[in-house]
Amino acid sequence: MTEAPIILWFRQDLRLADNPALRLACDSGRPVVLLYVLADAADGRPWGGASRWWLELSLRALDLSLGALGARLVLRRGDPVSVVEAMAREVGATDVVWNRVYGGAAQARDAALMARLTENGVRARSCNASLLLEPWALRTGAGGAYKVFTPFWRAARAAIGAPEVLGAPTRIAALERPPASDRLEDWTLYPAAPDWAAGFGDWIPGEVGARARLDAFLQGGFGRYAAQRDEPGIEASSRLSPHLHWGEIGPRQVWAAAHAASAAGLASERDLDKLLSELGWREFNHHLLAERPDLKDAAFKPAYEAMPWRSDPQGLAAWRRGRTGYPLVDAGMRQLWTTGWMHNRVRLVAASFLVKHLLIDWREGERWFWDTLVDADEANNPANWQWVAGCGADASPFFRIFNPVAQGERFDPKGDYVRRWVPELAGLPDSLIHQPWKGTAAERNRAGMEPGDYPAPVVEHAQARLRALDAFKNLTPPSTDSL
DNA sequence: TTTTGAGTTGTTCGA
DNA sequence: GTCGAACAACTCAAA
Repeated sequence: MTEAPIILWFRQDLRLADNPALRLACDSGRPVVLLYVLADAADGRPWGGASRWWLELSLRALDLSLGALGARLVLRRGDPVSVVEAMAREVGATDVVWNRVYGGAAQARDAALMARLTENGVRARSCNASLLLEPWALRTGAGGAYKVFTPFWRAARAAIGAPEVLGAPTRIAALERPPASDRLEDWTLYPAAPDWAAGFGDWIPGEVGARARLDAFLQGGFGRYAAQRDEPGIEASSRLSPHLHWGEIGPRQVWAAAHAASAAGLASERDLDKLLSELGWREFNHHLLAERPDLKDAAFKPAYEAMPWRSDPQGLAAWRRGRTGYPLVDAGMRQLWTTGWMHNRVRLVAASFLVKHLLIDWREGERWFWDTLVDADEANNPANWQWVAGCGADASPFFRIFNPVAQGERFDPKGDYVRRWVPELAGLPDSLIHQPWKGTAAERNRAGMEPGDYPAPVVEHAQARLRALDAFKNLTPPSTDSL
């Protein structure tokens, strides 16, 4: 007769280190059933294509790490509440533990599961593995949620202190006869034909890859982070976003490692502050999502719902395919399509272009990013789109319209980034790389370009800018006290 | 309750 | 070429 097992329900916490729910399960001394549930479409927002690709590889990596400890992952598919409940019954578990997912539908679902398990006499507990603070932990003096980043982050830094980091378990007691598992291949998360993920190869999904990525960053880009993280042609950003999203590494680990690296002289105080504030934006976005579970659907500032967005299928298609005629925008959109990721600075320019130059609803862009980004996140993606569109919390003023040429010349001065992702422009001189339409036929010819290689701009910048200013200005009702 | 200072990432124009 | 101001008002957070 074996002891009753405890179920660990893996979610967006696909790691062994600093995993409080896993630690709870292992410390119980009882056999652990390690469960992952692929939710069906009825449960919240279905994963996008790039996310599914990542998930398959991350689950493989997790299973491998667990295997080294003599355990294995059990895969099931369906409505998570029913699946977890059924599993508890199947193995006779008296305990279920998990790390919380902080999303729109997830919280209600967790509450439902907890109630159901409790009814069945099963003890259910959840932990926080993915955020430095609970998203509802901080309140303003008036008791509301923060809507401006700076005061939020000031309060957050004071509350965070020095977060504790848990080590990985050294052993996991397995059940003698673990429950049956789905075969990962049968989930067909990975694209078969065509394999559009062929260019995703730089990523190493999983905890080992996440740790390697963090270490490489701390040794390399960290010391240039504040100065150069805005330059897409240079490797100075951390590229941790997908690893953090899937919980292959947690923010507490990044926090601690960054402080240690900074103390060891690998980066300045400024670099450290900048990196921490990026973690801060991640916290802030989750704080906003907790406040507005419908963040991906509804403008944070309701006045923006009156915006007369244009219907422009051709413009949208050109944007998605990276054929707007603006090299920096196109380079970004192609990097996204090819690698599942886009540099942060270029995301701003590309998103601004869709919303301001094309006047297309930010939700269209949010959906495209959701499908194509390996770091597509329920909090970060909509919050950042809303910020760019002007309808978000603490958003940029509407008259701040990025000039894709000026941004290119400022942040990609030598055109390295554009040349990498828009190779048909590679032969152009630096002076034309961000505005190829200014080149003469002879110059294009000298650059090895054929007519039609690269499209003319879909909109003219100055005109589009004025159109956007006009449209956004009309959103704010005219003041009533003027004669 | 009222007041006050401030607010991630920009662009353009004119001196 | 460089610099400062204008761009529009509004809302937030704390005193």
